[in-house]
Amino acid sequence: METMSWNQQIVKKNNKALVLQLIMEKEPISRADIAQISGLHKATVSSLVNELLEESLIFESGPGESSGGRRPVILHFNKSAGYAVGIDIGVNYVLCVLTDLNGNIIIEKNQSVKRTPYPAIMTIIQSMIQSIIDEMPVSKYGIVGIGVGVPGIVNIQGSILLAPNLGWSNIQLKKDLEELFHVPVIIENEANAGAFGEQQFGAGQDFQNILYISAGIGIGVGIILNKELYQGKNGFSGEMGHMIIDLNGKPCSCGSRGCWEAYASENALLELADSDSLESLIELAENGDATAQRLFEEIGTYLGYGINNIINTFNPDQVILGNRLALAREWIEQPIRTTIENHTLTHHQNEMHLNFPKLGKYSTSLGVSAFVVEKFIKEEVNS
Amino acid sequence: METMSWNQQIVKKNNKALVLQLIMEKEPISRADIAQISGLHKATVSSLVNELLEESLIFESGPGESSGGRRPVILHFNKSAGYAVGIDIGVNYVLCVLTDLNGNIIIEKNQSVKRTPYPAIMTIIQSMIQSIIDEMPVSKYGIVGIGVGVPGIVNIQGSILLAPNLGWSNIQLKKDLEELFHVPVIIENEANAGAFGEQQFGAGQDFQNILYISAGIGIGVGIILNKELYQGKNGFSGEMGHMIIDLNGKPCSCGSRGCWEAYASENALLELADSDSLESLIELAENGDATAQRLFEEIGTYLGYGINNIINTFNPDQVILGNRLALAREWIEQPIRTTIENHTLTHHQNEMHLNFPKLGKYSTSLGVSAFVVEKFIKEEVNS
DNA sequence: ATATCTTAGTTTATTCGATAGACAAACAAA
DNA sequence: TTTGTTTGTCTATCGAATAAACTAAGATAT
Repeated sequence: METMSWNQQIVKKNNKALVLQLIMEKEPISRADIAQISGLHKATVSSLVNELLEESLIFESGPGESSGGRRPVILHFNKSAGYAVGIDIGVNYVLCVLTDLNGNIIIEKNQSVKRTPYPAIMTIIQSMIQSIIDEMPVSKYGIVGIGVGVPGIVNIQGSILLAPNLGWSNIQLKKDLEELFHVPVIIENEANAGAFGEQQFGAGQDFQNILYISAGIGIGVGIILNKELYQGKNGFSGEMGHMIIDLNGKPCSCGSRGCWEAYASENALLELADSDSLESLIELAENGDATAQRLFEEIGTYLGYGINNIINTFNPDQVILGNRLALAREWIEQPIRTTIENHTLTHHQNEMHLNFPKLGKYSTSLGVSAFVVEKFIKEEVNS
Repeated sequence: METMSWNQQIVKKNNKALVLQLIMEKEPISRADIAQISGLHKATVSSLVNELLEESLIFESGPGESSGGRRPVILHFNKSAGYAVGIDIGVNYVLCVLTDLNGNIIIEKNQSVKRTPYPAIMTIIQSMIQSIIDEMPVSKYGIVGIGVGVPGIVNIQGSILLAPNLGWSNIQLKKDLEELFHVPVIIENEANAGAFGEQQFGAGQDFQNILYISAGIGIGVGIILNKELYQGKNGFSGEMGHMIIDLNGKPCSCGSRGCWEAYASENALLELADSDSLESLIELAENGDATAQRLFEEIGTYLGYGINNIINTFNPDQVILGNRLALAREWIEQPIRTTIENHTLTHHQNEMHLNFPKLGKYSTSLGVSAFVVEKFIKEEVNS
């Protein structure tokens, strides 16, 4: 157990983290502004800022605009002090990005894959990371970590217990990558990562309690409460694709019946359609195909049922509908909203925001990259 | 906003709270033990303990057993430094308890009610509290607050927005009670209160993430994550009675269809039965009535569907099935467990505990009383 | 019975980080 | 120029935790 008691060192670490956080969020900013906002004394801010300068986590960019007196020294977060690798393993692709510490994509590697045995995927990941390392700009801290988003059940220790759509079980990706590259590795469920990505950089930046629905081949949900990812006892939270919405309904691959994802996922959509891809169905709908439009309406309605359950359960600030089905926003948004209006408790609908991702296909990769950066910053400040 | 920055005073308050918490949890305990457990220096502990002694929040009871040297001075939490009132407003009863600061019931008032207009209930509550005040023992702090659990939607500010089974809407009970008795008043949803009660004093003491299902006339759920009550944006979390488990199912009083509580609540049970009370149905089942037994099995199965959704969503340490239907534990427990085994994801079932309340009908009243005590302690330590 | 070791708790001095207030630097406005 | 303002630093002080010495009160060995 961490020590339970508090002392001055902990105060200092937290204040230093606070100063850095303010610089990250509000740059350009002066020492005086930080003192103003944080409530810390300006001398304290000065001292902490100097430490951060020595660690190259921030830098000065000369004098700013005077507001009637001496001109302030403008501070910036040094987003290029190091870089993070974010990897999104999908069922038929691997997306790998290198981001700076602000989540800006510096390098991007994309590869589509046909089959997904672990060794094959591992080879792809390894060569992607290696080529990124070869291409990346020089920096003080280099690669500060690797994050991986996986469509499956990942425990808190980072083991992939089950990823049915990849055909994986009990995979020690974290250990393998750490042995290869000797940097911290974080493995997360892709819905959790997507939720965090949107909260940090995308549609969820202004909200406290966010439910991010990853509606792809299956459905997973990332739960952010009070701005923090909720993982559950073992890290398995958010398996709402297997929430029963129809007692005597369709059998699901999980062995249960009437699971949400048997009705409202991309798989469910394609089962109902003659088409073999979401993209072609969207094209049909755009060309006025009534059958395709009716299909999307049906899927939207089913999505709405599950979202109703989410809203009544969590009373969230925001629900984000992400992953593949978000591509069909134009066709599914209205049925979802109508379903909510017709079913969800009135009080819960007030001030509830239903949004779509701002990061597009990057939600997950930027999310895991953000986990890595967060961990790096935390450890750097506390050392 | 509270100040964002930290300083020595905050350290002191937290350490003082920690010392008090250890005394509350582990009494009898010595200064040396506290230093050992907390990691604080013994001099620090001594100083904080002395402050707590002066505030009468703890007391000494003389020397304890030697462990090879000087005998320690034994410290105790002064559970009688003040008292809290906890009120549970049900659809046909009002239960009112006075507890000490450890949640022991000192005085209990119980009254069954036929009709529930707010003025009538208010009169009952007022006279109950007044007679408790007349009877209660003298103490340093007197009544430290009043807590009320209500079957309805309560916002974070303590307004009762809607309590359909009482026929209430937009009731300012908090304001009214504060004006009458001039002590802090906390209003909470009864499921939230029940969850907190069981977590503090009952079945949930060893767990971090607890979902407490209040299965009565309707169904509500209290959500405790990382040992803290999760309330949602407005305080409306846990309205899982209106989670859709059957797409095209029965209409519900809320205007939706297929809501969980339309299948698995006491109301749902009684609709299916010829009987007019849960108690008489239980008696029938105990006397071997196969129809009654089959009914309970059905309700248990329906409860299981909803609990499946809860487990897959939250990956909790524990689910507690509380309120009225817990009385039928003997008849519903097995069908619930069977349903979970047949439907819930395997990984989520491991280490998941399904339990029943230890506090019986007192879960809610002790829960609100505990809210009051927690608030009092927090404010007392920080002053 | 005496000396020695152990444990409990207090007292005194020290350390460390935040803070108050004085100060210098740099600028605006009169 | 002069005056006032804002920014940032420097110095002294404060407050809480801590280390270490100390007192108190027991156990244990000889």
